[in-house]
Amino acid sequence: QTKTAIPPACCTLKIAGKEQERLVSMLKALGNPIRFEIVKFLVTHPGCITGDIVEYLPIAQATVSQHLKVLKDAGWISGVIEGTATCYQLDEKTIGWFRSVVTDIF
Amino acid sequence: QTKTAIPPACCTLKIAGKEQERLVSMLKALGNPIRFEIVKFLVTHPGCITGDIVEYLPIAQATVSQHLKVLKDAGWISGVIEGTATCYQLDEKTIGWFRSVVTDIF
DNA sequence: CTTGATTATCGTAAAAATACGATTAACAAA
DNA sequence: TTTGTTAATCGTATTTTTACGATAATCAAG
Repeated sequence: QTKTAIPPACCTLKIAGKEQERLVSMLKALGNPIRFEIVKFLVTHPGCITGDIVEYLPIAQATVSQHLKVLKDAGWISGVIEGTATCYQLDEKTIGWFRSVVTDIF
Repeated sequence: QTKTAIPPACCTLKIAGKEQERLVSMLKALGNPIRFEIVKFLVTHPGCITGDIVEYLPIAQATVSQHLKVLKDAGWISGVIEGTATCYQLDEKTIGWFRSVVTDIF
């Protein structure tokens, strides 16, 4: 008998190995409500310091610091030490990579 | 003194409320190595049954079933019961939504 | 009806993530 | 040097996630 035609998939997800690992870790990092808010905040407040983010969010300083570390490790943001403070900003290069990969495989 | 010019952000992340919640939940669901593999598998094996995925992955049937539930709840996939089996496939509509949102805000 | 096949769910253990207060470290200012 | 500011890290409690075996539910086949 003839099989029903299989429709082409709506995305390729053509990715593997280290690139896939990196993408999954970025997805995981951003897949948290608090961290998503932090990244959003950095869009409108580039170069702000940790204290600004702590002030903005309803969670303790230690917790914010932990989330910042997760985002930094995943490559979403980078921090520049300025005296006793740390200024955070979006990591444009990594975000550009994310955008290009996602538009490629989806 | 004059401030250094602030460069425009590399993305807008213009999203909020329920849409943001939905996106974050999709990111979280896909931000897991096993679940990413399942979605990749469904690209090349549309309509396959749970058992095929269990066979493909190095984890127990109960665990696969749990991951399938997470992906289904997040909207990545949908399942059609066929006799005693369940056929899974990518949810094209939701994935299309994901693609359009991501390309909009990044 | 009985048997076999398939998959979801239950119960639970182990691991990871999330959160907080307290402390430490690093630097600036007095 | 002492004091104050800022943020990372430590230790730890709680919650969530991940994983598994066992069981239950559903359906097809005999």
